[in-house]
This record gives sequence, C-alpha cells and structure tokens, in this order.
Amino acid sequence: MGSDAYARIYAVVRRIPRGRVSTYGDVARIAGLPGRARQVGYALHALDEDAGVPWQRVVNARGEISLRGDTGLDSLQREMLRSEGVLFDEQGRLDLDRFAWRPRRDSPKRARLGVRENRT
DNA sequence: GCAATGACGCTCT
DNA sequence: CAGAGCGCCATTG
Repeated sequence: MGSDAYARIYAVVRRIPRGRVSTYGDVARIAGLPGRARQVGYALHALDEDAGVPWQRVVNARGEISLRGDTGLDSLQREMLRSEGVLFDEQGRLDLDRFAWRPRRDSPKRARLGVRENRT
C-alpha cells in the first residue's frame, strides 16, 4: 500500500471538477497507469472518508455506479453526484457524453451538448 | 508462492 | 441495447 501509484490515482481524482465524472479506465490512463483500471478501484476502496478525494466522481465505462450494494456506498455516491448536478436515468446510469471530464482538451462536441455549466 | 478475488474494460453474440 | 465471455493485473488468503 502506500504505493506511489495510489498517490498518482488520488491526484487525478482530485482534479475532477465538481459536477463532472470520470471513469476508472480514464483515471488510470491519466495517472500514467494504462490498463490498470482495477487498481483504481482498489485505491478508492482503501480510501479514507476524510481524505479529501472526490471518489464519488469515478464511475465505470458504462456510466454506472460500480459499487456493490451491500455496503450502502452506492446510494451515497448517487446522492452526492445528484447534489452536484449529475443526473441519472431510470436505469441508474448517467450520460458520459455530457458529464465525463476530459482533461487537457475541451471537446467542442461536448460543449455543444450543454455541459459548459451545471445549472440545476 | 499459488489460487481466488475484484469500486474494470473491451469484444463478440 | 443487453448479456456473456475473456483479458487484465494488483491485492488478498
């Protein structure tokens, strides 16, 4: 534990703006750990509550909350995201084309879809 | 050190 | 579009 990889992962997650989300695979890739999406899951699982890392902004590539329901964290994550303006459909999924965070380059396509601001 | 597990992802059906 | 299968690799028992 205490590995440098975890620190990189946390640093990337901290960069995700409020009202946006990223995926495990994207976080891994941005952190310089391509193909290690699962390690992102381990890192977030071992995370403390008061670590100041917005773990709720990380979802899987389907735009769905990937937590298992037995801990109750899945509902917590959905609530936190909803309070940030991230909307879920009836299938419990969010639209990655609208809410996915794309660092280093802002796609005009996404801007056209109305992501530039979150107004309830 | 081997086998099973998992907050994942991509491809094929 | 949904489900199943396979690949991936750090972590755990």
